[in-house]
Amino acid sequence: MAGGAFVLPKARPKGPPYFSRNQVAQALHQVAVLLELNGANVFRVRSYQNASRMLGGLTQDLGELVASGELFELKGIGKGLGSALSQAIGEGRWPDDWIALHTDTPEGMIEMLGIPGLGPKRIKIMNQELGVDSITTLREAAEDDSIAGLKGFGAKSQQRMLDGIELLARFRSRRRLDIGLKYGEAFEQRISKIPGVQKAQLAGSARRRKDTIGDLDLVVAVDDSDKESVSNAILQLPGIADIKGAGDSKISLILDTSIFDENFSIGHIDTNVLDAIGGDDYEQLEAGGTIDAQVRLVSLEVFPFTLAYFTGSKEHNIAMRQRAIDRGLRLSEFGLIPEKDAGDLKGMAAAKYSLSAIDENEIYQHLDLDWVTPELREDTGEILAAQSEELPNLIVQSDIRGSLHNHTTLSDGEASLEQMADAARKIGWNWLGLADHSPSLKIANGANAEDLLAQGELIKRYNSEWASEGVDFRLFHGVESDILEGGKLDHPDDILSQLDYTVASVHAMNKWKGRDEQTNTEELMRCIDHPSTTILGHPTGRILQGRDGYEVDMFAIIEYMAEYNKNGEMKAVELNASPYRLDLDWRLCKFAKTNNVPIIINPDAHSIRGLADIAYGVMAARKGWLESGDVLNSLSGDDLATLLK
DNA sequence: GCCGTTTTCGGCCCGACTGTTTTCAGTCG
Repeated sequence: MAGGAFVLPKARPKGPPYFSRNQVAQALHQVAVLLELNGANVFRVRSYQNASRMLGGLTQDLGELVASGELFELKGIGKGLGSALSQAIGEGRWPDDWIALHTDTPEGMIEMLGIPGLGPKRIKIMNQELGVDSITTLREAAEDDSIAGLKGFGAKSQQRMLDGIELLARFRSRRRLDIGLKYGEAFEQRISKIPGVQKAQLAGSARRRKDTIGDLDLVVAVDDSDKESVSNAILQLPGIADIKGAGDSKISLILDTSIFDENFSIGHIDTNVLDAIGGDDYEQLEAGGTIDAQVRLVSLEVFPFTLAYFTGSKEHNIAMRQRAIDRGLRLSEFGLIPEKDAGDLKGMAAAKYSLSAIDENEIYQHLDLDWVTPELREDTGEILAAQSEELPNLIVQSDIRGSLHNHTTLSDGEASLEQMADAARKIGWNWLGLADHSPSLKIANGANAEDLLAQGELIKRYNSEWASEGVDFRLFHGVESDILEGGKLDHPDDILSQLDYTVASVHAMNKWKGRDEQTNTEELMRCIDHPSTTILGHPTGRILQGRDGYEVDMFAIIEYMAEYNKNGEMKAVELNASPYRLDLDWRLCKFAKTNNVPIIINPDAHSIRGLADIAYGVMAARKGWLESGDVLNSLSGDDLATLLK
């Protein structure tokens, strides 16, 4: 939780419900972490984590669930959590022991969890024995050699903590998807070329296309006889900054930018946004920096099992394992082994009894499931869907026929209208929407009404030219209007009504981040009420690894937009495809879909190259269960024109 | 703290690696 303080969310002034879904999920997550640090039973901790995750993805109204008592029927909510949450949501008071955990646990102990190799147990011991309660006091204790003397600790772990503190200071723990994928693909290619390597494939959160990547997982198939030479060759590859560990089957590394053949550069984002998140510092961190990588060496027969296992997620794997157990099988990274054959054998020793599978598909078949595409493996309903042949037919990039939020030189874009249109045609799109910034956003050279309308005339001229030439391409004319005080838009109504559409976005982040969730949510609703508002742009304003978004109840916003759509007035939510944003979050896409709120994937391109960011938007959309029919991007120019009228 | 159609008590996914040990605990994924 970048930048977020570790405090219990404050109750809304009016209630019930006094807390939103997000706030409850956040509180449960924090209590789980604090319980861990206080030495609580690991299964108790897990039930808090499970409840947090389950409630965070819930689609029903939490206030109603509490009022009706249905809260207690949810899987993972029992007597204890049920009554704690009923009190919190119904009366606006968190349980006393949750409050005590927050007041009594030093903030520094939570930060210490970020140090690699250091977990809650040893943090607690150091706290009790040495009074260590922050990264600063930990460094002092390590430097005067008092940690090495503790029982169960030694000189090596003391040094590792010092290294870890150094690492934490220099680099962030996660990398954006685009950067992680670049590292991952470069690493995969280099390993594939090593003699003796039969297969090498990127797994982990990169393969699941999460918006940020913690570390890279590479699964490599190799004969036992080649294991040693391949392992040695991997350790000699360029781009390895450090070797954290190297066993028979697992190599743990830190990669840096020398893994790339060419100069490594990161994508572009608006200058005004970059300034707000630390400018040069952010760019340096992202363009330099390192990423952790784990390599697993296995035989070809075991490869599909290892690939599936390390593609994860943890929650998906747990559910898969449980499904195997229900069928008298034991699933691990080495195979799918009948319990009666496995006996006491563990790991590779039991692998020879495994059911065979030439690929992941056959593993899923053994468990009576359709193959689940990696993006969906988050245990958010995919196993149930795979069981009943109801997995979605996910959108692919070739379904995209255009996008609606793009900039030109009229505001802060680098390319002219003509250049943008030309580029869109070249990548095979049938239409392109231009939505330059509005006047209030001075730093982005927001265009005034006169220039905006002149742009509209130009677009009309080009459109009629293309139509007469029989070219299946057209431009749509919109604006990215800043959302002003009270949810107002940034142009008079008579200007906005002359456009094809309006993307309404928040840019005054400082103001919005200084306010509570309820105020922000209501202000966004007032903006959605405006008849000209067609699309809600980058709905939370987050910058991945840069800044959190402002607080807003997106579930409520989507439900509010759903009402308009039900009544025949189209209100769409943007999935901003910039890898800096990926906002709407993938977790909310399915919620928008089930509420029949259309989604538009927008690259927010500020240059020709920026259009290519659509790829990351499609990845996020797939992760969010979206099919081509759920997004406006798949419409023909004619159908979109009809819809916008 | 949650859960249950062989269960209201005794389980809760499973294995590798590291550093500390002389058989194991902590951490990670």
